[in-house]
Amino acid sequence: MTKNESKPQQQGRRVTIVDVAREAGVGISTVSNALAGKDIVRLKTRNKVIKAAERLGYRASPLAQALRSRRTMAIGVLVADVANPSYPDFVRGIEDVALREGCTLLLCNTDGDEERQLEQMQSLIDRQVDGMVLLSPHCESDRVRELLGKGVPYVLVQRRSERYDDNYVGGDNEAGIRAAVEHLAELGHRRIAFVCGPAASSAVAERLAAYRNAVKRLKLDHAEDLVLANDYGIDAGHVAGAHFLGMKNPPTAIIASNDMNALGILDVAAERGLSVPQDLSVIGYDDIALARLERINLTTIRLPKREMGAAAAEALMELISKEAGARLPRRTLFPTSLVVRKSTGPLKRSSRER
Amino acid sequence: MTKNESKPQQQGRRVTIVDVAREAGVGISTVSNALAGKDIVRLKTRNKVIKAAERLGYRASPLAQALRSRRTMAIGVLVADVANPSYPDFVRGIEDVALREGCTLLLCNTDGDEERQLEQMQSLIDRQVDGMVLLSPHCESDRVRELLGKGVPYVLVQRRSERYDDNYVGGDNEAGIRAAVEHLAELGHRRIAFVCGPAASSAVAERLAAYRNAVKRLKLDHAEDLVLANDYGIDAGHVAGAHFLGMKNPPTAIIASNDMNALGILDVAAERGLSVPQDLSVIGYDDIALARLERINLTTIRLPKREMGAAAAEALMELISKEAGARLPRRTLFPTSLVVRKSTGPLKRSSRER
DNA sequence: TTGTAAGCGTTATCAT
DNA sequence: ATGATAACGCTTACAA
Repeated sequence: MTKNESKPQQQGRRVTIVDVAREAGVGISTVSNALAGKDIVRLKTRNKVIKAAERLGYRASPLAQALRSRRTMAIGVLVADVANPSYPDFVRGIEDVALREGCTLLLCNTDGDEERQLEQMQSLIDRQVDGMVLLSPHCESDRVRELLGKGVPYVLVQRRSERYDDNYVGGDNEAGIRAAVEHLAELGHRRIAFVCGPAASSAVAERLAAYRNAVKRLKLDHAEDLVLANDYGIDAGHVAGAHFLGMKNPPTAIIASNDMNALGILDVAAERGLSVPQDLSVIGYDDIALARLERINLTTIRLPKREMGAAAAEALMELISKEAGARLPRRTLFPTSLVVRKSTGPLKRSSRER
Repeated sequence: MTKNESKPQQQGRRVTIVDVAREAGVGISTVSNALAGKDIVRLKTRNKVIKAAERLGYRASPLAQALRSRRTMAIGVLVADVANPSYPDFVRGIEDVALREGCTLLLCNTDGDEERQLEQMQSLIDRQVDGMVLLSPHCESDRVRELLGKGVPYVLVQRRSERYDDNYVGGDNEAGIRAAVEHLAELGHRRIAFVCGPAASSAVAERLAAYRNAVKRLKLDHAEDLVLANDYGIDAGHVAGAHFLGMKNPPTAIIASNDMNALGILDVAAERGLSVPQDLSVIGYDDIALARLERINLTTIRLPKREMGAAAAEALMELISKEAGARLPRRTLFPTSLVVRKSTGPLKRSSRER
C-alpha cells in the first residue's frame, strides 16, 4: 500500500489572487473583476487573467469572498428528519436549483424539537447563510419569529402563517383532503378517522379543517374521537393505528398524517389480522416512492415534492438577489392529486356500521 | 397581516469583537482569548468580557474565524442519494457528533455520478471544509484520489481501498453475506442469485467474494449468470428482479444489493404472481426501518448505520485535530447480523430444481 | 480601463 | 496578563 499520498502540489501555500495578478502582470482588482466576468475589463486583459489563473490552478476562496461581499452562497435547509422518506425529495428539489446557482446547502435536522431548531437557526444566521428554507418547524413560535425577523431571507414550505407575510410554497391541502374524504365516502365509509401531523404546522390546520368540512358536508360521522393529534412517521402511525383499532367502535377508514404514518397504521392492521382494504381503508399523504410497491399499494395524496423544493429555492433566490426592500411575499400553491391504489376499498358487509 | 417585521435590533451594523472590546474596556485580542476560553486571561477579566459580550448580544463570525484560523468547523458529506433510505441513518450518525463538536454539515448528493462527485468535492475543498466523509464514491478513480491527496482529512464509509491507507469505517461484509448464503442453503436453496451494487465500491467486491466463497464451500450452483452487476435502489431492483425471474432456469433465492433493491425485486415477484418465500426467497442488506413492517418483512443483513456514521465522524474529528503528520490510518469494522424475517423460507416442492 | 488602498471580523504574533 | 498590529484572501470605492 502506498503511503497517504499528498501531492506536493501547492500543498504548502495557497494560490491567491495576488499570485494571479503577478502572473498576469495586472492589478489585483483587475483579476477580481475579470474573473467575476464584469464587462469593465477589456476582453484581452480578461483572457490574460483567465489564462494566468488556469496556469496557477487558482481557485478563489469562498470564505474570503463571503467575508468581504457578505454573500456566502450558502443556504440553510431546516427539516424535521431527513430519515423520513417524505423529506429527501424536497431537499433534492432545493439542491437542484442551489447547485445551479452555485450555492451550497447546509442541511439541519430539527427532530421536530423547537429548542434544537432555534439552535440550528441561530447557527445558520451566524454563518451568514444567504437565506433559508424551512420545512420543519414551529413557525409560529415567537422565538422562531424573532430569528426570522433578523433579516435573513427565508421561504416556508408547507407551513403557512396567518400572522406573517411569508414567502410560502405549499400543496393544496384542502383539495387533497377533500378528495380523500370523498373517495372514502363513495366507497361507503361513514366513520373516517383523521390523524393530524404535529400541531405546530399550518398544513395540519388546513387539512384538519378540510376534513371537518368534508365530513360535515357529506354528513359522515363527526365524532370528536375520530381525530387524533399525532406526528409524522412510522412510530406515530403505530400509535395512531393502535388507538383507532382499539376503539369500541373503530373507524372503517383512516386518513394518515403522511405516508410513513400510514405504513405504521397498515402495520398495526396486519398485526391484528385485519385485511386492507376489506376490513380497513387507509390513505396516506405525499406519495413517497414506496407507496406504489405491490406490497404497500397505498392510496395517497400526491405532492410534487421535488418540484416544490425547487420552487421554494427559486423563490428564495429571487428574494436574495432582490434588494432588501420591496419584497412582495409570493405564495405558490401546488396541486395535489389523489392516487387511488389498493389500500382503500368498499366497506365489507360484515363490518359493523354506526 | 403584519408586515414582514424585521426587528430594528442590530439590523444595521453587526456587533463585532471591537464593540465588545470597547464595552468591556479591554483590548480586542483579550476578548478573543477570553471567549476562546484560553487560560492566559485572568478569570476576572474573562467574566467581564463575557458579560459585555452578552450585553451586546455578540456572536462571533464563523466566517472571519475560519478565514483567519483556517478551521471552518464544517465537514463535507458525500452520499450517492439521500433519498435512498439506506443513507439518512449514516448521515444522522455523522450529524450527531458533528453537532456535538460544533461543526456544520455540507451534504452533497452525487447520484453516483463521478463527474458530479468531483465537482462537489472540489467545491468542498474550495470552501475549506475541515474534512469529509465519503459514503458515495468512486474512491479508486485517479481524479478522486488526486483531490483526496490535496490534504483534506477524510474518512471512507463502506469503501475500502486496497491501494491507499485510508481511514475507513465499514461493516463486516464477508460475515454478512456468508450468513445470508448459509441461511439460504439451510433452507434448501441451491440456485442463489447475487445482485452487486455499483462496481466502483469495495464493499461490492468484498460481498461478491464472500458470496462466491460460500457458494463454492457449500457446493451450490455457481453459474456465472447468477451474478448481476447492478446498482442500489428500487428501480435497479426491478431490473434485477425482471432479469432473474425471466431466466429459463431462475434462481430460487436472490441476495439483493441492499434493502431498497430487495424491495424492487419483491415488487417484480408480486407482479408476476409469485409468493415470497414460497416461490422465491429474497435477502436485503442494511435493515432499513421499513424492512420490519409486516407488509415487507424482509430478511436482511443489518448494519448499525447510525453508529457507523458516528464512528466515521469521530475518526474524522480525531484526524482533524491531530497535526498533519503521524496520522495512522484507522480501520473500524462493524459487525453485521442476519435478521431473519419472512422473505426467506424453505424451497417449495413444486419449484424446479437444478 | 486599470491599479491602489481600505476594509470584512477574526486570530496570531509579539511587544509591553 | 494584556494590547497593538499584522495577516487571512477577497471585493469595492476611488484615484490614476
